[in-house]
Amino acid sequence: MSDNSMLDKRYSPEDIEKKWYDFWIEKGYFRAREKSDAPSYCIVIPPPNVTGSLHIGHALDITLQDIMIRWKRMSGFNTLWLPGTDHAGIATQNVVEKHLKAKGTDRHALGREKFIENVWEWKKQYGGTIINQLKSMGASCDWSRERFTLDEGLSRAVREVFVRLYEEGLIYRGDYIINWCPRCHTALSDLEVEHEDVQGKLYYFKYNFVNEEGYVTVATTRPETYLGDTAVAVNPEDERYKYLIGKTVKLPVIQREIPIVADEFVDSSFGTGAVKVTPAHDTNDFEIGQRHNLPFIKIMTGDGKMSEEAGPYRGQDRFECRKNVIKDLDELGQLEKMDDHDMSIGHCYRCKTVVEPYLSKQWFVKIKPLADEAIKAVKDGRVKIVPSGWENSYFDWMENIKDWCISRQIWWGHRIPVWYCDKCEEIIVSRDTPEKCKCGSSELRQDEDVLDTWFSSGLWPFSTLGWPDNTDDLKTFYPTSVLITGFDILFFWVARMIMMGLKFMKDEPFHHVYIHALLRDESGQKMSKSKGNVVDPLKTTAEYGTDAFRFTLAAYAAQGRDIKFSEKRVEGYRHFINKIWNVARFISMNLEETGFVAVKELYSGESRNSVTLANRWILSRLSTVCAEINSTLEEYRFNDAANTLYQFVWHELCDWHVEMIKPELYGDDKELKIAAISTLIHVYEVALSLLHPFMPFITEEIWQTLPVEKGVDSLCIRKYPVAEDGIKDSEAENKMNMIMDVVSGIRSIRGELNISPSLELKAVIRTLDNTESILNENITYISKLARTREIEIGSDIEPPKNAATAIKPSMEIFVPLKGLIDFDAEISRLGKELKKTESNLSFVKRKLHNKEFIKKAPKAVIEENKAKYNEYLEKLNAIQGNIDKLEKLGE
RNA sequence: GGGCGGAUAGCUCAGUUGGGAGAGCACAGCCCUUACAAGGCUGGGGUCACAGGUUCGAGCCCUGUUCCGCCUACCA
Repeated sequence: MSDNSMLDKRYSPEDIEKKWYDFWIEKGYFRAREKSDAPSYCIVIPPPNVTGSLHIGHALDITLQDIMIRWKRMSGFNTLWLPGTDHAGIATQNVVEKHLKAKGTDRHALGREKFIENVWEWKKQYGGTIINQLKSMGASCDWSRERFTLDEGLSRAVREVFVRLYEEGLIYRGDYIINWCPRCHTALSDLEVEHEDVQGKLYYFKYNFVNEEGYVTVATTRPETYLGDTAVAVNPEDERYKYLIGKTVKLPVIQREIPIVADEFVDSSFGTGAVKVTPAHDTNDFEIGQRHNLPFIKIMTGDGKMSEEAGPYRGQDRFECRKNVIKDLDELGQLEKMDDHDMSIGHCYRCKTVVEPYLSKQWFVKIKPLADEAIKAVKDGRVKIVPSGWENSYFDWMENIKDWCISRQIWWGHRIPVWYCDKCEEIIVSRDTPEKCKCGSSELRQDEDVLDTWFSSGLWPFSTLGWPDNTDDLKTFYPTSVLITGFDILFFWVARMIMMGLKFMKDEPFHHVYIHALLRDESGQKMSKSKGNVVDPLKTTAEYGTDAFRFTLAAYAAQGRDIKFSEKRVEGYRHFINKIWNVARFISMNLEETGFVAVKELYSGESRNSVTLANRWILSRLSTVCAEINSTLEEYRFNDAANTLYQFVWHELCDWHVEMIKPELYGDDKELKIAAISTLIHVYEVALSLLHPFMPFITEEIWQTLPVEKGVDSLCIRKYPVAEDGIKDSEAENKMNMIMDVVSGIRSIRGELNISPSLELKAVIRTLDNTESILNENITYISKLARTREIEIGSDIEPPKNAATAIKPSMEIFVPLKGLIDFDAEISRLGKELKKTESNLSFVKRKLHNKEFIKKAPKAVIEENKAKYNEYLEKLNAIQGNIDKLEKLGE
């Protein structure tokens, strides 16, 4: 047979991927229907940052979501995968600011309006990047519904939510200590602070009493804050310090006099048991300050420099000031000592600057009432988190949640819908921009701040569907089906969506949350640009093809914590892609003049006789695989699904089935030929369909060339295969297992005794029970796969004298090797086998002799062991017999 | 401080109701057998981290220990 396939020898993804993606889009196959009789299936995409570009984490997210969406679409659901991007307030503003800096200007020079125009420009220019990259991954999103968190519609949702929460008293404004990033010049929520453990120092300062001898020693990790101290606190129960309460001490250098107060918060066992209190620069001190009516002195400005209140240190950077304070107090003899001290320091999650606890006026969401509902929803199973281990973290965080600081002192984002009247101090919170105050004044100032980015993304599952209007989309697709994301944004985003969805839709935003692992580099390190260990998905797909990359990610997606990503594995799955490709070539080479029929016809009437064992077997296996893929996907076991398909296609379909039908294809029996090729095409077509959600491009490319009755013009809308009744054929599977035993037995002898593959062997098989006829019926398979020229089969056959042997449960296989055999090699080979069998036997024997086992183990297990015992025993005897014979011959 | 996860073949990892452990890669041997050398066949390789316990039986369940990783927290 010549290489007359119309397909190239190797699969090259480049042009093919774009071709089919454009085709799907043009046909509108990814578009959801607003109304449909079909059940809905909806996923909202975790919106990537609009200025971002695709990293490997997105790639995993996208792949898993696309697998689910394509699977459900093929399974007949009205599917919606809703795409979009996030304005990503601080992140985007930082990017644009960096850009401005390079141009020698900054946002303050531009002014607010101009700056925002600049960001929109930036968005226009780069916002499409990530979207195009998602498309290149094959994402089957409904692009007609693409949204952006700063869209008009979504902005309306944001204002609606803000106003409603305010009206219910769940949003308030006040002066509190918040996390402040001196570089980004904004407040951060607790979540936006990353803690890092460092080896720091604990400094002990002596504060002298006023008007009497003596001092009290306080300890601090941030010496510069002493400039803002307005008290020293001790625990009221602390016997050592009772006498101090009510006394006054004087701060070194700046000479401020401050009282010593009693507060139960103080832990007597830590440090000296006396605490310096800096109400404007520490969360706890803030509360102590409130309880004792202490002054709040802000010694720092928003950019991390010392303020006017810092006396001689004013204008100094906070860390420079720290050094100077230590030096000065040491010189004055007020530094008693310094100890090493382990502590954790908070950094801004966007720019990594050390954050400062900072007193300022901010907006907050009173979160407890929302959190309570969100806890209930998970507890009673309305929202199911997969894997369920994450529920603990979720509850832990939710139960200890603190009010959410939602105002940010940046410009890019949803501006807070609050206006202040300069005349009468009225505060107006409104959905629309008000023109006048109640007092008649039109001099209204809108709040300068914008909302936390996560405030708008928290509304994503319903704001994107048209809320606050009661749209068809909302009715059809809310609650959505599943949310797929990494655990890094479980609190940031997932928890807040659950709270907001329950609050405003009175219904959970999604039934399932599937949390996948995070991708790390080969050595387990977090991927980061600064480490230079980032795997660029675009480079990977360019080199190996998108399908291979997607399949790798799916195969990696076991339900663990992290994934060590290795390009080698992608390479391995590219081989798999190529294997699949070559089946297509094989088919096209064999199809020529034979033609083919639908498999259903083969199974009906007389044609059934043309269905040989190999064909019945693969159809049976296929039906099992169909069932498995559907059930593993239902349970989000992507890796199991991927492995099952890999195993089936490569090792069952290619290694066994294709090899077995070759004699049928190359023979003269036309009926057999048609049956073989028809079955192969059928199985292959179904396999491609099963694989399509994982590797959409190559499967579509090949599927289009298959000459089967299709009914539809794209694989992406073909019905997803399910296990059909009546195809499962355990008789065929049992027979096939025997054939496989014979073949692998002979191959094993050949391999281990180093007999050339080109040498055709003679085999003698002594059978048990009914196996004789089964083997005889299928003798062509054996001779083809084991490369034998002559096979003798019988139940009462006399074993040849000098032969290599393989013992299987229902037969003994002999390969006479007159003139070829290396007796020692065969004896040692059998010796190994003997040893293995001996240890197996003694294990089972011990079990069966154990009275407790017989008494307590389930019957089925006992029977199983008894059967094994017999099997091992027979095998042992057979092997021993053969060894004896060979030894005799060798003498 | 609290919580969670991991420790299984040389490497990366599966192992879903407890019944003597699997894959991929790597390695070794033989083969360009007419879909595929990005391939085929064969093979070697594991006290399932350690110590106890429950059980007739433990990689799996319980307790403790060690090492790694992550999340979380207001001990100045």
